[in-house]
Parts: sequence; C-alpha cells; structure tokens
Amino acid sequence: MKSEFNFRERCHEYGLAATHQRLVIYETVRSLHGHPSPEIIYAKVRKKLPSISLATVYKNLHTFIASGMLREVSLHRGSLRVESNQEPHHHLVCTRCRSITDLDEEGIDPVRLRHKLPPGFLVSRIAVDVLGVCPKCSGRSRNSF
Amino acid sequence: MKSEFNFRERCHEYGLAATHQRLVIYETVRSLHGHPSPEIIYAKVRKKLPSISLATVYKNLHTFIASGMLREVSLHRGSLRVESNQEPHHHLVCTRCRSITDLDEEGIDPVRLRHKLPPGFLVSRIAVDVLGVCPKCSGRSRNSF
DNA sequence: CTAGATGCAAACAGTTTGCGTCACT
DNA sequence: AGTGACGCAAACTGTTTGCATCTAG
Repeated sequence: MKSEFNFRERCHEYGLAATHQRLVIYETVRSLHGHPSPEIIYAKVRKKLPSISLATVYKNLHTFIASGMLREVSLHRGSLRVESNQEPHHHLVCTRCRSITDLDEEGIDPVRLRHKLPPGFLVSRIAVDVLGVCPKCSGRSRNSF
Repeated sequence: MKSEFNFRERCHEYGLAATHQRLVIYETVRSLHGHPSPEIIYAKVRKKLPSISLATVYKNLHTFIASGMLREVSLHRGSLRVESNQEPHHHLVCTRCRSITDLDEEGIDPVRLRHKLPPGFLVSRIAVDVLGVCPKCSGRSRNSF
C-alpha cells in the first residue's frame, strides 16, 4: 500500500512509532471530507478499531499537528475572545504560543476575490491571519502549522 | 458621559435594555487591550460590580456579538477541527451557522504584506477567511460578524 | 405592569491527565 | 529490553441552562 509506506516514512522522519492506531487515524482523516472533529474521527476510526479510545485519538491528532503531518483549521479555537480594538484590522498569529497581535488594515493590500462563490453567499468582510513564529518562540521546539 | 450616551443609543437601536451591568461590561471590554476572554472581562467587571455573575457576562457578550456591538476574534472557536484537504486553500465562512467551505488558492490573489512586523517574526503562511452569510442562512435572524 | 435581565447552582461538552499495561523499534 | 504508545477512568475548563427574583421601559 503506497500511502501506508508514505505514512511510515513520515513517522520515521519525526521519530514517531508507526503504530497501527496511528495509521488508521491518519488515513481516516484523509478519507473524510471537510473539517472533521475529534469525535467524528473517533466514530469512524472505531469501525476499524473498536477498542480504540478517544484519548488516543486526541493524543495522536496533537502529535500529527505538532509534526506538521496534519493541520488544524484554525489556531483560534479554544475559549471565546472578543476584540477590544474596534477598528478594522488583521491579525499576526504565532503558531507556537498562539499569541495574537493586531495589524492595522493599511499594511495589507485589500484582498481581491476571483472566485465563483456559491450563489447567494453574501460576503461581509475578509479576515487575514498572518501566521508564523514570534520572536519569543523562535527558540527550540517543534513545528505546528 | 459621552460613551454612555452612545451605549444607550446603540442598545435602543437593537431593542436591548440598557442595564447597568451591560454598560459596565461594554465599557470594560473597550478599556481592555488585546483580545480578552470572558474570564478576564469578568474579573475586571467584578471590581466595579462585585455581585455580577459569570453567566451574565457570557450572556451579554453573546448579545453584543449578535447585535454587532462587539466582534469576536474568530468564528473558529469551539472544538478542534483538522483539515482533510491537504492542498493549500482558504476558507469561506458563514457568520451565522459557522459552516466552512474550502476555497482553492488560485481564486484569491496572493496577499502582500507591507507591514513592519515585529523583528524576528518568521512568517510561514497567510490564511484568508472570506466571511459572510451563506445561502441557507440568508433567511431571517440577526447579524453576527 | 410586564418582558426581559440578573444571579445562582447545577449540568454539559470537549479535552486532558495519570497510570498500569502493551508493542514498536 | 526499553521507551514510548495505548486504553481506561477520573479530573478539568470553559460554557450553557433552568429557574426564581428583580428592573428598565
């Protein structure tokens, strides 16, 4: 199986044990469409591995994300945050510590859309996140973006 | 107080009672810097209103966000989501139902940065969210973006 | 006066942790 | 053989809900 070979290779690259559970979790994510949650992934993985635990799914999703084998939809998950800055602005986000800094709008050219959006979708604004590693975090540790 | 006047006006505009708690919560958010969480806001509001409850803070933050008086940092909060689509892409996000659709990268001009970023910040990529109201949601109901 | 707002406590959902056992390398 | 992964259950965090009481309009 080609993708399994690729999987083992990438695990080796990051010093991860290529366990059966990991393989199934990884291939399940790739087989799902959209932006699946841990629960959804767990439900599908369970069909192949009925005794797997949800904790294992969580641990491995984090492992994959930290290694760069998978990406999360947004770094802004977690608790609710409100904007105290009421001016239009964008965000500079550290992929390691998740800190957020405001970037005023003029520093970024207005984003232009050349998309055929779904008919009837009413665009209200465009949010830009500049992702990377902040000065404080550019010491050691793994990737995560 | 000018800002209080403005507050009462905006509440009236949305049919919200201009309670003392609401005023303090609103002004507290405006007085904080960055991207405060409900707990942080609660802690500061409590100094003026020692008997306020955390539930009231939550309820009112939601009220303000739904009315457009405040904005949340990201629509992607909540549970962890992973990308099943491994190609570089952007997102089309509905501000009402929070559904996410992928937009392939070519439909959006590469974003150019003209910012003086904090020295030492290493940019890895730029994420664009096109926000608006999806066809399914453009029936009734309030704003929230 | 009355609809809607507050405060409290209990319930919830999603996620993490500690620990004994098991399996890659 | 040893380090790291697994599975389980319990703990936690952030958030929501139901309900009795209060208050702005």
